[in-house]
Amino acid sequence: MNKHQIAQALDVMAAILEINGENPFKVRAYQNAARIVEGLNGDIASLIATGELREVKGIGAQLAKHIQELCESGSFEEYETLRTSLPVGLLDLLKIPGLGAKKVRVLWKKLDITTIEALKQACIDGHVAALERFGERTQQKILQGIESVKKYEGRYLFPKVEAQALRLRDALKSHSDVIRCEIAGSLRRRMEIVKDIDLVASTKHPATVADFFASLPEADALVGKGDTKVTITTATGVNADLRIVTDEQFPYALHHFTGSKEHNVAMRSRAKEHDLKMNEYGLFRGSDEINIPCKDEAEIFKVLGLDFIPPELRQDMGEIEAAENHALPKLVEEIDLQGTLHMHSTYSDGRGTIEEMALAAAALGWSYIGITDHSKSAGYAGGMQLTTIARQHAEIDELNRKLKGMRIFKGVEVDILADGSLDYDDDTLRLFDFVIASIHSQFTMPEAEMTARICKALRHPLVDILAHPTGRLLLSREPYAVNLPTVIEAAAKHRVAIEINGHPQRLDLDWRLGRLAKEKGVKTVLTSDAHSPDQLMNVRYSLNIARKGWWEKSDVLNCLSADDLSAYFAKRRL
DNA sequence: GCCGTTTTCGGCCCGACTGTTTTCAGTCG
Repeated sequence: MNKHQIAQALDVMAAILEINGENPFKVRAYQNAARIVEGLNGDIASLIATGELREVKGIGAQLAKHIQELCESGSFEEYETLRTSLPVGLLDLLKIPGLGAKKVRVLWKKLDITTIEALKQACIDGHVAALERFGERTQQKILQGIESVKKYEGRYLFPKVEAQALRLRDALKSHSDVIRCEIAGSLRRRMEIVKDIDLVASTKHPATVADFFASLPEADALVGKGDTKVTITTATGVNADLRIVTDEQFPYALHHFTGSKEHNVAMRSRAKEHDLKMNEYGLFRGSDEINIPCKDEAEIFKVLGLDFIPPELRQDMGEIEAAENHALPKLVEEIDLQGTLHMHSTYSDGRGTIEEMALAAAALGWSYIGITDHSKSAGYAGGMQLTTIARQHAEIDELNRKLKGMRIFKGVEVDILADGSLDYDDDTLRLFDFVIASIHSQFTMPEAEMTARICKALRHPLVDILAHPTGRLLLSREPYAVNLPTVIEAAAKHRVAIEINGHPQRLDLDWRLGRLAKEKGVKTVLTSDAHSPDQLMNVRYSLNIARKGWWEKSDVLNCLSADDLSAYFAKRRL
């Protein structure tokens, strides 16, 4: 089993234990382990072999043993026993909002319900409402929950939700009773996929603000409303939570609702070590709970002896330790970007001419672009034949003479063929200023074969950048099987940069691999993979992921000036 | 199941909201 599969098994294990009414801390230990395994750098098998896995905080003797067995044989005894004791489909019930382990167990034991379909029928027949501690309202809520699970699956790409969240935030900010209002939650942490919108507002008139939020035209339905929390379903189907606090409480609430949950748990443990209690309303000392006043998040961190941790890094993946040691990275910023590479024009499957792409980039304040149309085998995308390349380069030369303050690099996105060779011969590749290599066919190879295929391409002396290294399309296509640590190792050895593709469905390289790549000395490029001028903005999403991956300005090729980048490419050809 | 400079047992983050029941369990983040 690979890391992802092991993490999934541990999560399933946690769910089973929960339904069986096990010790909640044991459940958490498994959930925690799943998250840790998912975020491990390096090859899991070798981490087990060297005993390093056992050294990781949160992985004790028992879990290390289970993980080893999962890795080697795909299962472990306790897991098999428990899993087979539970009906298939029961765990799906946990996906329904409002249903947790306890209720699922009751439904199973009392009504023998083991699938979502059966649950739906039981609700319609009124059996669920008859159960102790369930009632009519719960039954209705379950039915609604089933519909929403089916309709939306409850996960959304970042851009779709971000736009909605900004509208809600701006509406709240425009209200005269709102003092401060910010987007919190996974959106603020710039996660690639988000489940809902979290907003925090401060005011002296909570009831007024709550009513205002619930009555916004964006609010399709009111899910819940209390003194300090309002939940609406927006027209796009995304739920939005508003938390209302006093202005004194705002920094603590903003931090709390920004999360991540794991970061918060770690922060509160740290507060406890300092004899403090931390919650969304403050940071309290002593038995009489005297609040330590903080005017913003930075002061909260300071009280706990930490540097300010940017929201993107709040994943409990080493940021607290780094903040303590003043070792946080100075994250790359939008203003650092001088240009971008990887985009398509009408010479392959892009909808904009090269000039239109260049002018759009100039409007964004950039001083260069790299045009990278597809290579000849990419028939699906109008890949360039040799005669086309000559025409394209003549046009770029002409534009470079004509356009002031904008340089166009001649690039190509060359297909990595099934055997790891490239789709143009070396003489053709040398016609370009730089070469991006990527996979667009034959996705279903075994992992070892795919990894070897990509590593062979990385060894090619004319390859400068590897694009979308896993080929994933978020919420629609799984990544192809590839051993990324091995690919990163090879990229480091051959000094090939790895792109962070800013297409909202790709965001590939994943931020979870960022630190590993960076530590190995691999550079990255923040790209849009734009197929039209307006898509150049996608670089913003690439930047989000770069920041989440701890990348700094000096790690990012398109933070170089046009001249320095030109020199960088030229030097690689020597 | 994990962890530990008050250490090998006894903790493990904390609070709001909902629905049900009438004092609180369950869920969620």
